[in-house]
Amino acid sequence: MITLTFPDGNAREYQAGISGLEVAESIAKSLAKKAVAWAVDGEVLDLADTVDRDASIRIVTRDDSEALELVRHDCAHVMAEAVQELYPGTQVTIGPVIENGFYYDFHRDEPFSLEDFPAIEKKMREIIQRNKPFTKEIWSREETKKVFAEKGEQFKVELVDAIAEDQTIRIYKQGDWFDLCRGPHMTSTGKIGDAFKLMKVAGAYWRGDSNNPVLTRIYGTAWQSKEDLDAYLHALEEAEKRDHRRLGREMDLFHFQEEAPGSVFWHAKGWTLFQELISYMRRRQDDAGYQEVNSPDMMDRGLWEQSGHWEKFRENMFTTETEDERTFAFKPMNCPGHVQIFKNGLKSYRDLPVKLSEFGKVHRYEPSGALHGLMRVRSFTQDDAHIFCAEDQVTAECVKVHELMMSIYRDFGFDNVIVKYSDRPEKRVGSDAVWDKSEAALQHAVEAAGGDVELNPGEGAFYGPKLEYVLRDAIGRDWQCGTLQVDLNLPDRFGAFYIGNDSEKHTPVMLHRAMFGSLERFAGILIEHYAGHFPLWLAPTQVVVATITSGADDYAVEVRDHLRRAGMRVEADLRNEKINYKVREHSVTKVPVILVVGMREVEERAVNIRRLGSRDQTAMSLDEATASLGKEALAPDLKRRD
RNA sequence: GCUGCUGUAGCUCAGUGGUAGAGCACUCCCUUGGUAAGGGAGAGGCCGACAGUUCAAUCCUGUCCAGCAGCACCA
Repeated sequence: MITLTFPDGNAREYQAGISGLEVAESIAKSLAKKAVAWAVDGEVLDLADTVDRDASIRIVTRDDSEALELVRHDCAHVMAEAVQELYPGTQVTIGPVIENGFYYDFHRDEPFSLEDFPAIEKKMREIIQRNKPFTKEIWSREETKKVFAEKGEQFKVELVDAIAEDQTIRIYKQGDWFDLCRGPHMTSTGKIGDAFKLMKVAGAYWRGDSNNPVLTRIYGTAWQSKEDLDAYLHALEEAEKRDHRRLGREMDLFHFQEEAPGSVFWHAKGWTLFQELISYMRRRQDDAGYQEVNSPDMMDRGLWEQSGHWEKFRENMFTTETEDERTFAFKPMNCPGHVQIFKNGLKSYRDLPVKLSEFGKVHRYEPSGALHGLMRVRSFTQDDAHIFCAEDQVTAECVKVHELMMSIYRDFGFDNVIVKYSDRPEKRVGSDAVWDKSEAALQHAVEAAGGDVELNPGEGAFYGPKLEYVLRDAIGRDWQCGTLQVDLNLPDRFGAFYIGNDSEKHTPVMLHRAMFGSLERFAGILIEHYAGHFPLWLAPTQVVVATITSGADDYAVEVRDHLRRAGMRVEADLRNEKINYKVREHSVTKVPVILVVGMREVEERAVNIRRLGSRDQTAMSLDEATASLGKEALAPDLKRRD
């Protein structure tokens, strides 16, 4: 006999080998009817699966949160069946559940297109209607391979080979159709419901390797209810409205054009935002003891050979030949330049740590398919810095950087930053001993700083391990912004040293760090994060003074100039348009504050304040408004100084 | 870079084997109006680039460029 404990704490004895269905039946007929799976010690299993040990269990019904993943997975199987029924000869490969849905990769000579979706969806509904039970069978390795080989499913045969020796081969059937699958599944296709939709097709490499054949991937979304599906589709539409590429155009911040793929044409308004970010970061870094420098944009090939970039990073670099037949490369990173500055003049241990910062513009030849608005460009500005320190200072310096980093993100309202730790990649410079040291140092710093860190094995820079600070865009894509890297390699390659208190030469450790990362990317993230509704200190145009009649023109100009003298970015809108029109237009372009002035305000030397996103009107004297808006327009770090 | 899709006015998008249309924006006129579009008139396009097919190409075919989605890449 075994003891099964239920979620409410009650326990009951059962025969060993009892199935989920039997347990459900023992509780209530109605529960057995609703059950689609069960969870044993937190692991979701088929309802038909049995258990032969004491465990805490839970019967999962279709509407439980655990069932969402099952709905999606089942839906993927149904889609695969639908596709094979409609397009004979199509091979199936893998079909996992992902955030918000699922996909399935197919191999077929003719790729699928969006036009195929209605037919596939119709067939899926048909299969769901058939309501065939999902049943699991355990097959032998040889049998499985033979069956799939006979069906012409080469990819499945390969998958069987990839399954570890000690794993059983599980086959899930739904009617006549079956698939190699780890499970679990619900009890029948009918449980899926109709809250699903096929979303897009795309190519994807077999096993994620660009040397392998390209498969056609169909993405779908699936939910437990129609309401959830609609809510999701609506959220997608809303996210589209926050897309920084769209807002960039609507708000006149920047544009791109064919002649400069991956390079930004910053308009005056966007550049204001950009400069505001730099000013902020400059103050924060000054406060933290950094010294700002500037290094050349182009340097001789020899220097890049010495740094290792020529060998490890060549294909990403822009180069240029000159008349005297020298090859120069545009810097893809600032570090080599900063090492030159560190090396220039003798450094003592008393000088350490030396913290050199630069708002350096770097150029990288990114693959064309990777380019994406401001998020992934070929020339961008980094808030880069390199900290040269002694080995025993590494941990403390890393902790300082981490804390500064988090404090900066908080100023922009990012409270949940994902931090990833990446260790040595395959393509790297330096000995394993040096890597051991670097990785240990960074790990110590992570532990000292606290906080959650995800592991990202093999993803480090070619010269050192790194921490990545990841922010999420409106569409749910993650982008690395900040980074902190420990580097024992480059200083050595360049022969940088300092004189220790033992009068000997020592190689410094170099910490690479960027907090915004790329100013372009960070600006893009901010546009989406705020949906264009910038806080006052970042808004390109902070205030528009809008007149109701031309009789107020002179006063409006006076108000504008008054606020400008107080340090704000203000425009006056004196056009011959109705106030409705002006309010609408400046709301659409997301100006945070509109000051409406008519004859009443002229007489009282007042303004009428209207905030973006609100219909309220607040009357105030010009002096009061100037004082309060001026205060509000201060950057967060300056507010803290008051 | 790979797979698929897209490229027509500043923006969003119709459209046809015989060199093009709408709405918004823009310009001008009327209107001086109190918080998200007042009325009227007008101007605006080498139909992404280059080849090919054709009597004739924005439309068909090919190559290239750029963009979009995904994959791969991302110091």
